[in-house]
Order: sequence, then structure tokens, then C-alpha cells
Amino acid sequence: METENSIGAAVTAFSDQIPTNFALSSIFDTPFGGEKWSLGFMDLLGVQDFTPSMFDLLQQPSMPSPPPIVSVGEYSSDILNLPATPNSSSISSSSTEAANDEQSKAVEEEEQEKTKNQLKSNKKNKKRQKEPRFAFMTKSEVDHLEDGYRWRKYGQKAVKNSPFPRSYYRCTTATCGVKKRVERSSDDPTIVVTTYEGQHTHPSPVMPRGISTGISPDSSSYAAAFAMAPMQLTQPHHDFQEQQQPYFHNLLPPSLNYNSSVSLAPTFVPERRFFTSATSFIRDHGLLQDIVPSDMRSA
DNA sequence: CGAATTTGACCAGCGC
DNA sequence: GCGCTGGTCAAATTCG
Repeated sequence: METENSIGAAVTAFSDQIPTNFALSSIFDTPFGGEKWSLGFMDLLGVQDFTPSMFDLLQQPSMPSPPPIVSVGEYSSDILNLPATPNSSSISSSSTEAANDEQSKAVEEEEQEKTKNQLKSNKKNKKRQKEPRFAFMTKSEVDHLEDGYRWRKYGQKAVKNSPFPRSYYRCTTATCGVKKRVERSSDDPTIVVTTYEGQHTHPSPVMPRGISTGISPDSSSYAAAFAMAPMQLTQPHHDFQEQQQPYFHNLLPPSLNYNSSVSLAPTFVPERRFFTSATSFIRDHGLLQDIVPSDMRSA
């Protein structure tokens, strides 16, 4: 079945053929509800050159998700929830209350006579709204990658057709409703799929310099860079709808390179593009040096 | 002892 | 309406 475990299939498809080390964030126009989602790959063992053959690979019809990008808008990783059963292409709604939930929760806490009935009614009255999501895959042995923000785990669930559970995290900052889900690909256990949901309403408590405090330039550090992508993606002043760009011209989400005229060269250094154009505060503080080992920067 | 995690229960949404 | 699944809650437990 085509839709079963598409993430895993995608991982397999990529990991089997992708050269050596890579960093990639791509926009797909998914066949599942027509939603856009962003898919990022990182090989944490070291980022090296990135060849055009990679792009040819992406365009192959065998890809689980048709690569042609139509437009860039809301990012969703709902694809991650695709059911395994055939004929059931829909997925559970993204239970994203985020900020609203946070506020209602505060109100609830003031009402110390919170009962189950109250909870029920509150939940029923909640309007489920889809938050922008950003999903990426990371090749890492560590499930929960350090990304510069502090997270509190609030749940873990077994995932259907996967031996690996899915963990749910919420940003520990009181006013911030950002959530993320972390799970391993069932097809490739070395791949960690992280889905960010919502946008931080605060600067990173660890970044920009903190990432270098005791954190070695390993998967954790790289995750930090990717983790910031969704925050920028959701900045309201970016009108993604007007930024329809050719798919492979847009390896990074538009907000990450929207003002850069990057064209595909025979080879380029993806991590350089990513870190320099994606996160201005990183660039401004020279965090690249903290994140990317010198040997990799010169790759 | 406070913070973070674990884990079973509960709820919502969806397909049949 | 029922069952399944994903997502969340919150008490219990563990950790620092």
C-alpha cells in the first residue's frame, strides 16, 4: 500500500540512495489531503557535498510522495499519522490547541475545583486548529535531540505498526505552546522523526550560545538548527503563498532562503546554506562555529 | 523536595 | 453505534 508508513518508505528510499552525508529540507505537495509538509534530512555523521544526482532521485516516480511543489504554505506533518490500513487515507486531526490550550489550562488551574466533567466540557469546547508543523528526520541514536529549547515530556504512545513508541513533548516555557513529537522510523530504526508544532513565543533559553555549552557538535547540535526552522516558518510576515518556487530550487523552506537566490550548483555545501540563511541570530552570533565542526565547514 | 518522567486512563476523531 | 488509533491528562514514580 502506498500510504502505509510513507515516512518510513521515504526514509528507506532516501537512505538507500543518498550519497554519503546530507542535509536537506524539502517541500512536498502531498497526495494525502493536499497538505504541504516539510521533510528534512540530516546525516549527523558529517555533512559533505551534495550532488545534483540527489535531485534526480527525488524526481523519480517511485518516490512515495510526489516531489513537485505547488505552493508553500502551511507546513504539516500529518503524513506522519497516516494509518496503515488501506483505503483509509485520512488521519486523526492534529490535536493542536497550542496557545489556546495553554490559556485555557491556566484558567483551569485557577479553578481548583476542576472536575472531570469540567475537563470534558472544556475539551469539547476546544476548537481544534491546525498549527503549522515541521517534520524532519534525523539519523541519530538519540531519540530526543537537544534543540536549544527545554521540553517536558507529557506522553508516550505505542505507534501502530511500529515497535518504537512516539513521545510527546511540550515546551516548558509557560507561555509557549509549542509541542513536538519524536518517534523512530519503523523501517529504519536509525532515523528519528521529529515533528514540531506551533511556534515559540520566546527566544531559546539555551541558544544562541548555549548550544556550545557542553554540547558537542553531534546530532544534538544539528538538531538545534533544524529545530529553529519551524519557528521561522511560522513568522507571520512571511507570505509563503506568494513564494511559489520551483521545487528543487527550494531545498530549504522558503523562509530559510527566501531572500537568497540560490541555484543548484554541481555541488554545494548544504549545511552552510542552512545555517547561514536559516537563522539570522545564529549567523549574527557566529554560532556556525559552535554548531558545525571546522572540518565539516570546510567540506 | 521540586522537577521531570512514566504510564494507565480518558477523550476525540475517523472509518466501517 | 462501535472499535480503533492518536493525543492528552494527571497521579504515581523516579531523578537530581
